[in-house]
Amino acid sequence: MKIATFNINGIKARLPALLDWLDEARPDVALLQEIKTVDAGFPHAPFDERGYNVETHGQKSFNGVAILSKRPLEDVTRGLPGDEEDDQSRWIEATVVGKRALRVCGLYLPNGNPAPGPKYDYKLAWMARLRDRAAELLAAEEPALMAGDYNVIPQDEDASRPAAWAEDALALPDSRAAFRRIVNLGFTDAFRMRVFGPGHYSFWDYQAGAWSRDDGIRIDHILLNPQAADLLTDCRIDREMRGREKPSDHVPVWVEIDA
DNA sequence: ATGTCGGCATTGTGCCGA
Repeated sequence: MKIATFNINGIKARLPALLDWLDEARPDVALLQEIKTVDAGFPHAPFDERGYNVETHGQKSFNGVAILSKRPLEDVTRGLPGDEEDDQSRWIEATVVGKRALRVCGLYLPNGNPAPGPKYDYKLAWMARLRDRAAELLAAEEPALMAGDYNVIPQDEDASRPAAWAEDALALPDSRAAFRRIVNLGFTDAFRMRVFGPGHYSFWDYQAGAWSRDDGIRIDHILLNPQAADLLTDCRIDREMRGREKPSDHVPVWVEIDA
């Protein structure tokens, strides 16, 4: 089963590029971030035609996450637990019924800039809630993954120019520590199970010719609990998507899971 | 070199968020 994460930066602007990618990459499940629309504004027909079930958790203008799945989705829940006051749409999860059940969580972690400040406080608080949910997914001892735009550069090797990000909310020590605390519960960064070393990115800014200079960062991650990690057979980044017409600033990252 | 997008409120363009 092929499961991908893709921050599309607006479903309306990205529909042609997204459909082309779906037709070529043919993921069984696609976890989308930054759909930037309310649920009613998310198109269904083009996905129905391709055999995808659609579940969304949108909001007006900003954020918003969705799951596309060729297999049935069960027990869909929306919103990261732990704060009734949080009205930002950044989390959706569902159980995908395949050879065996797999719990998939799609997330759009807060950017956190400028740091320090209230946005950075919100990022760290959100990550603490994410850790709590991650601990529950471990305790369940069933295959589960959390995939999305984490807005965290885990290590210097995950940035083309690490010094340029040193003071940024994506790379500050507290951000990295919060990410590590989640991984250290017992999760596996799927990409780093397959590929080592620098030069592998999932985001290139629209500004300053970042793509043409390959000035990228790796911030889109797929974390696997042990039961899912045992089933991992592949993980890759669809880098070439960044060079297409009207691209997102992120590219898809995907895993192949024997489930 | 504060350099580009997407969405929104709004009809020409500036703001926000990234």
